[in-house]
Amino acid sequence: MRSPDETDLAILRLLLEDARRPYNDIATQVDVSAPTVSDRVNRMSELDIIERFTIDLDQSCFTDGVDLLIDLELRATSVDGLTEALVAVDGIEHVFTTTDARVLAIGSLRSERVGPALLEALDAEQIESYRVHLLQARARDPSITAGPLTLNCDTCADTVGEDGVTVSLDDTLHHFCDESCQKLFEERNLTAPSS
Amino acid sequence: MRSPDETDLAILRLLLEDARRPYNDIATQVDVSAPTVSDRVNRMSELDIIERFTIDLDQSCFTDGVDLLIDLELRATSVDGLTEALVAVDGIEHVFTTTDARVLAIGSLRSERVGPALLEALDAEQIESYRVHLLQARARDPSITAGPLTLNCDTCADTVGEDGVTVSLDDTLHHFCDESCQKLFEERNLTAPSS
DNA sequence: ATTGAAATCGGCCTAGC
DNA sequence: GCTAGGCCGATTTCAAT
Repeated sequence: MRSPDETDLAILRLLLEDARRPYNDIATQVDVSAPTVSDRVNRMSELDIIERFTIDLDQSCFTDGVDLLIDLELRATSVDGLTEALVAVDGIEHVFTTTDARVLAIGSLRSERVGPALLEALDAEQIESYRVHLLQARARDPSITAGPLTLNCDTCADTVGEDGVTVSLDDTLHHFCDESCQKLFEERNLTAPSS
Repeated sequence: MRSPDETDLAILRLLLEDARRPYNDIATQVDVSAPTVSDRVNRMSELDIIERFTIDLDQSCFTDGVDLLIDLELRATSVDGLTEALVAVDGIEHVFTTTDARVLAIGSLRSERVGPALLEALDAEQIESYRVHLLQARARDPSITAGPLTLNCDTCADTVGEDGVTVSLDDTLHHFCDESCQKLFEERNLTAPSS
């Protein structure tokens, strides 16, 4: 199977800017035909390089609160699922967890809601301390770096080389370093493999 | 002019999940006609509530580096434009600046590139200190909070009420608390107003 | 209802065996 | 020389307005 290439990167850049651009326009700019663009976009969707088509919103329209940065230090308990639990809190938009048990949450909340919000998602004894900062500015740029586009093994998260295995399970393509990683993945996911 | 309402919020939620969903599907779910959905989406685009149609990518495919959190403390110099300068650095995806002169940058870089990257965007004397943390997990959820959808004054950033002014300048709609804010905006933006 | 875009299908070409 | 996979052109289907 062909690996993603420069043409794919160019398509992604154009879609990032405007996902409604007609395939014909993209086709002209990257110098292939419209059906080819379609094929490649589909393939990248299956490969989960493209996670979804979506919209960027002006977040400032949706809050009566103020942008905050919550800086949490945790006791050395389990951190699994904590990132997800926090981001599910209404108003929290980003959560970053570091390897040294710090958690940063960014979102728009009224400040009196911060404490209750944290307790919604966490056990009180997990929290060593937290500090709240006011945000002055934020910027986001999901740009594509110059580097190569790689696929990552669904089991061990390493980069999959040319000799990797790609199989189709439950409607998305999964890729693995080798058969042993594939085996592991299939064992962990109880649904019977389709191939 | 009609203010955005619950129907608009419902449309946005659906588009967030899948911006390629046909207007017909959306129309059924929010109980209006497809042309109405079209009109509302267009209006929200003009109002810049919808900033753009785009794609979400699996960032892990685009880096040979590792996810880092760079925690910068600045000397109390001017912070203007600094957020933008940092986010323009290749590999940096998010930048958050707090009111107490801390700057958090998140991105994928090889660690030996962190120092040079910062010096690309900042003057050395602006940096008080910085620490680099390894990221273990990250999550994002650009969800729409239950609260009201508000428009913000392009001059003073306050919420624009029912009595606000909305005018069309250079292809997007701008809204203002009142005529004085509109005047200020027009003076600052040298292009002649179209109305 | 009209217009235009996207998915589809069949044939072609190329690369790898 | 044969096969598999990618690419393209024409057509059909479907969505947007």
